[in-house]
Amino acid sequence: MAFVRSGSNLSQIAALLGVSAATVSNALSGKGRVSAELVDKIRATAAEIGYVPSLTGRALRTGRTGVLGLVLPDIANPLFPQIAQAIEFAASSAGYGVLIADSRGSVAMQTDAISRLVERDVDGIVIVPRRGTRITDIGCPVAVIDSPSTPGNTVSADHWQGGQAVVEHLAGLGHRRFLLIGNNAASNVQNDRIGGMKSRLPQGGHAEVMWIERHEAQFGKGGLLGLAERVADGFTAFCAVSDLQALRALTELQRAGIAVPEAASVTGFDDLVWSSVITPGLTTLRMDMATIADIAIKALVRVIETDAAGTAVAADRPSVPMTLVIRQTTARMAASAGTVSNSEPETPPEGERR
Amino acid sequence: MAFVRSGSNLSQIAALLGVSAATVSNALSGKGRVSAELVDKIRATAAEIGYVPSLTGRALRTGRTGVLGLVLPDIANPLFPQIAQAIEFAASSAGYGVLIADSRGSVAMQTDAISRLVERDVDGIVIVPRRGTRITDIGCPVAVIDSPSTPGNTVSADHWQGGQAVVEHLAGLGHRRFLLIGNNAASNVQNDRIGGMKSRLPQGGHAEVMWIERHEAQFGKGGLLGLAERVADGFTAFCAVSDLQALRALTELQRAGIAVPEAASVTGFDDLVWSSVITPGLTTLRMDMATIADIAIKALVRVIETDAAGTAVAADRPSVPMTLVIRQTTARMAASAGTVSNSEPETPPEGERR
DNA sequence: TACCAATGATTAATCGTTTAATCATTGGTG
DNA sequence: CACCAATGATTAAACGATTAATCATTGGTA
Repeated sequence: MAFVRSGSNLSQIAALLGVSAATVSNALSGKGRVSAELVDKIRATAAEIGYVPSLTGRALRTGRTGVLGLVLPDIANPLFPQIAQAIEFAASSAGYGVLIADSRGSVAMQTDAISRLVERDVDGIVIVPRRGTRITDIGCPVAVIDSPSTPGNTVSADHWQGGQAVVEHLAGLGHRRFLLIGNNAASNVQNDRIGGMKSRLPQGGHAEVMWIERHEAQFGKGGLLGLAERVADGFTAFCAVSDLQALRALTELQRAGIAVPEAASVTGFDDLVWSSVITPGLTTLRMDMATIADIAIKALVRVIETDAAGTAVAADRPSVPMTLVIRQTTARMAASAGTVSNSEPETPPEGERR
Repeated sequence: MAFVRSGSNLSQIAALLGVSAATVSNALSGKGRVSAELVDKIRATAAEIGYVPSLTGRALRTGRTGVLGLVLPDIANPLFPQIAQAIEFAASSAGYGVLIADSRGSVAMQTDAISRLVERDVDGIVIVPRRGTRITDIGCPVAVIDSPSTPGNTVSADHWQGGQAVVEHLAGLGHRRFLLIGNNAASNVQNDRIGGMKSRLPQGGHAEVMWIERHEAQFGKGGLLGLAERVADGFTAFCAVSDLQALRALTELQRAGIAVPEAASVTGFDDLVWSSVITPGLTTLRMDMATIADIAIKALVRVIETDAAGTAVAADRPSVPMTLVIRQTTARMAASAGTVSNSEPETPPEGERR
């Protein structure tokens, strides 16, 4: 239980056994030529005095710090915990530490954050880019987690497929009029999700997209989204690109006295922490962050450890499917709902985008 | 914009100017005796070739890595983003990097996480301990962010005062019967919050505590908390120790057709990201994480830079007040509500605990 | 003139590890 | 017997910065 940095080093072990430090190093790393018995003795004494190699010393010599940087668009993002946890786990399993850097939303700070990491000699960087930004060459290996449709993306969830799964689920429950709720139209992730949803509209289905930032720019921040009126218009399915927006929709509907899921269904994305504890429980899509992180880290480590000069990191599997988590906010459409006057079949289902 | 580690070092600058590396080091750090003009020249060339000191080299020599560790009870905690962001900002302002370590909830992993950090030679650690655990001496300076009532706490929000503010606010609105909703009774933070609430009950006020984990152990996870029945019992104020529980309460009440805030008021804690976007907006308490992080980092850095051997880090100001954010889930009690039969004044307000 | 202090710079050791180059010993082979 | 290869270990040079100790020069003072 003694965490204390024992101050022990190679030469100490060497002195104890009357051998050279180089031999100790070789023995422990299994690299040079050391007799089996000596290796055993060295291992034993190392364990005995609680030797822990100095990563700093090693870093200076090898030029590798064993540390990866993690840059997030905005740490305040509620998805951040999932990502950070998964990355930290994958990284430390691979023997790397994780240095965080917050870019606080702004592009300038993202640049700043990256250079802070590089100055600290990280061996590589995992970056979840700010929407709309493109990662330029930064002189060290970079794995990008964004969306499959982003150029330069290393690995990410299959947001498009997730969108498809949502609409398929709802269409199967009889829904025909969908309000797709996004936040910002510049986000690759959000566009993929919405694109996927649109691509699976059922026969005679109709979808409309509402971008919250655009809405708020017009009507002010934090107000109502006017969803009750949409229900009156015949919309029965409200599909948000994130659980945050889904929650906003759900509470707004509840407050307006519209029963969920009886009168309207609501879905989100990401399975954020609260989604399972609210009433009714939110139907949402979960990404397999553990797998994504694993792929990202593996790809990054491969590039690092093969000294590949180029900074483009590619993974064998660039996208990981999302899984639908069905809870209580989605249900078969009530016989009465949705069959309002204007049930025109004028909107053809959109074609597949890929 | 060139992030590339230029490979430049002290000797390179030295060679360029025909001086010794030591002089360059002295000039840049302002430590030895170097003539003003030479300092200028050295600074100029350093800037010109884009010299960035190798933190690794420096670390090896000085024994200080310039990196702090951040240990969180469970990264998945929705409060984590706020904490991490604030700590990262404060640390990087002080010239330190932040290495994260997730303890994934378990005590064993918390120990593990700490030793991983120590092995990486962090100069100090900021730890938000798992509830119920006590941080033992770990051989490097540690700042603990927990609650003022925790022994060994360095700095934290004044949860007790936050609790007081909640109840004062609600009492001012006429509420008398409070249901205090906690999650786990072993948490210092939660106990402080609840203690503060109890300490400010108005004349004739009544408070009851409900621990969710206990409730779920009995009735199963994820079910209803039976809040509608509590409303029938005359409770009008539902005060959760976290926005997560408040959200759970709010949606459960809404779903049961109980109007918030007309028929019941709900409050949370922490001002989590969704609290401002839900309908109605959640009244909650915000902690000033920026200040808390600043104090924690300053205290930690002071210990580190004075080489104080002892690992007990004390701050000048151990607790930071929380601020009440009033939104729409709290309102003056309806004339009809709460005046049910059993309005006995039998419960005396609890005394101050400190 | 001789001595001293202040100034400005250099030397060299050090932090702990890795690793190429070297050396010594041994047994085997032509 | 001489030569070679294999084996097991050592030496010494890095990596890049910091810093105590040292040295050289200058100007001032007794």
